[in-house]
Amino acid sequence: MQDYLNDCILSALESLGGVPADFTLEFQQPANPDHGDLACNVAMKLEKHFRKAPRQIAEEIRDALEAQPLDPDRISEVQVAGPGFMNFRFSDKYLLSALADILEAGEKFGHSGTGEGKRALVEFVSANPTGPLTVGHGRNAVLGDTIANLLQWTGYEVEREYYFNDAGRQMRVLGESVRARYMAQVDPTLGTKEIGEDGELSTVPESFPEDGYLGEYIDEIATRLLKEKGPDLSTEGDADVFKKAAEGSIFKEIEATLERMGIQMNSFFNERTLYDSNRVWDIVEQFKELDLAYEKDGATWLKTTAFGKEQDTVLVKSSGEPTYRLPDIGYHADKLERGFDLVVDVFGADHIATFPDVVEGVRALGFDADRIEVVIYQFVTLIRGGRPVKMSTRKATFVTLDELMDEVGEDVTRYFFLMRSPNTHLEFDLDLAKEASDKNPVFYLQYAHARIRSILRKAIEVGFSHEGDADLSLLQHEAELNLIKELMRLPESIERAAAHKEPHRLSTYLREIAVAFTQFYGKCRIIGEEENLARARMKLALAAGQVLKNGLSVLGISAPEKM
RNA sequence: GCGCUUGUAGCUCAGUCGGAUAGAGCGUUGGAUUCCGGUUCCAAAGGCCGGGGGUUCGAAUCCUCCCAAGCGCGCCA
Repeated sequence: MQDYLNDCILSALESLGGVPADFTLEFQQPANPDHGDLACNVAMKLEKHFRKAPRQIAEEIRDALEAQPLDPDRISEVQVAGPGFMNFRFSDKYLLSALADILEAGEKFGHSGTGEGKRALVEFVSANPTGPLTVGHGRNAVLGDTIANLLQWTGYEVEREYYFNDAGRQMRVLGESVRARYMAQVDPTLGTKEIGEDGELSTVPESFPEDGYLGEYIDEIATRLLKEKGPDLSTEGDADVFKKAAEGSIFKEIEATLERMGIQMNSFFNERTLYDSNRVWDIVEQFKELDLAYEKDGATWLKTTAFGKEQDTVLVKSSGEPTYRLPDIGYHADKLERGFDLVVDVFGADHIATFPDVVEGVRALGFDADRIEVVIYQFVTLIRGGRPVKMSTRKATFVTLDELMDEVGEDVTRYFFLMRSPNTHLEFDLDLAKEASDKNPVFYLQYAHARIRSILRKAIEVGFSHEGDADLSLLQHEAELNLIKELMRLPESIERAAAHKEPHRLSTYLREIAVAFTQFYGKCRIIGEEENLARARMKLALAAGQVLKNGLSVLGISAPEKM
């Protein structure tokens, strides 16, 4: 439709003396229904070009359009309004054909082709296997997975990847934590000590690292290890055996948690690969050749000042161990080398200042870093009884993602992470999440879908059917036409959410669908109406159910038949 | 101190590429209902869009300064 109007207006403008070469038309959906279905601000934009009042320009364009004239099967009315807007109203016929399109597309409705032929890699979660996924990881996981879904619906071929590092200091500490617990289980007479800050002291085995992991899961891993391998594991030297055991066990748990949320990764990328292939060291050499790296105090520094930072940063420590920046640059270079047109990273707010170094580093190596898009999300606060729930990873008082799902369910968990813009702080109200009423937005959407399905079942019981053709032109009620207008926006809504990497835009839209449907439901009946009208309305209800279901499936949320 | 993010109704938040009278849910108040699912619907009240300045036909939106909150600022990741 927009393309059609675009062409019409451009040719009308041609007859009025042409437009600047780089001029493009802008359309928008007016907030106020009195302003039609599509508005164009062309006249205001061209005020200077024509040196005329916008209203006058708009009127001239309208006259030229009416002389052509516009296809009455698409546009029923053109209006000049306000400071010079041109408002177009869709004809009923156009709306009905749009409805027919929705029904025909069925579960495919909402797909579009903007990403056709392109490949995208979405990297998310990427938590090192040091413990169970927490609520914070949950927001990351759900955002990443949903962004991947959105991209798929716009035609991209998408891969989901999890990046991890099992060789760093964190993992060493993890292994030592397990070993200490193991040793204490083998010989309970071993001494203990207290670690932590004042008021938050924990009693741990003597050999427990100062910054060790305090979670109960560590003890459980030690117990299992003792049971399976016996008490004679070597506790001397590095804690490799314990680290491996912990890693395997924790990864298994992480994958189970992800699966429970409906998330399936395509690949797990181990940071070690970048060392095995010597990649990271090659990059250091390249940076040196580019005069972007130098040696100082025994370390290798990256000239981040060249990227606009205040200070240079260390790339390789004097110990010879790289900082995370180096493998991260290598990893992103690797992603781009794999030929992806779009590389999406999902990061928590704590990365906000550091990812630009990585992007600029990759760019300096000659890659097209514009293909990298970083989604930063702010932290999550759980609210219970109107108060924030205290969480600390160190003290192991965090709430795990599994616990959250146990409490409120998988659908609610996903929806709550998706209902707000990623870059605002999220308040996750547990009491609201558990409530099965209209106060709970997920419930409202699912309920709307269940009710549609119920109405259709009931209508079939009384002898109606939505099979075969129906005379859609019987749909003339304002609530019916309005519902169709909302329904046909699904593809655009998905595209927009995908383009901005903001799934909440789709959540917001689906809520509008549910509202438009309940308005229709309140004003138009099916059972008890004349059969042809009932059939037409069943078609409309079917389409509304389809749109809700498709939209929910993009969000990874179920659309129940009954509740 | 520096960087990034945020500041919109009592609360939680939407607000498209800069568009017309700034929206929704909750809460509050008042209504409706011979109900295809009352787990519903309708309506009202409620706003200096953090504050000042600027850009322009037009600003919640862009620029600038100030104020406030969050996150970060390590040879941690």
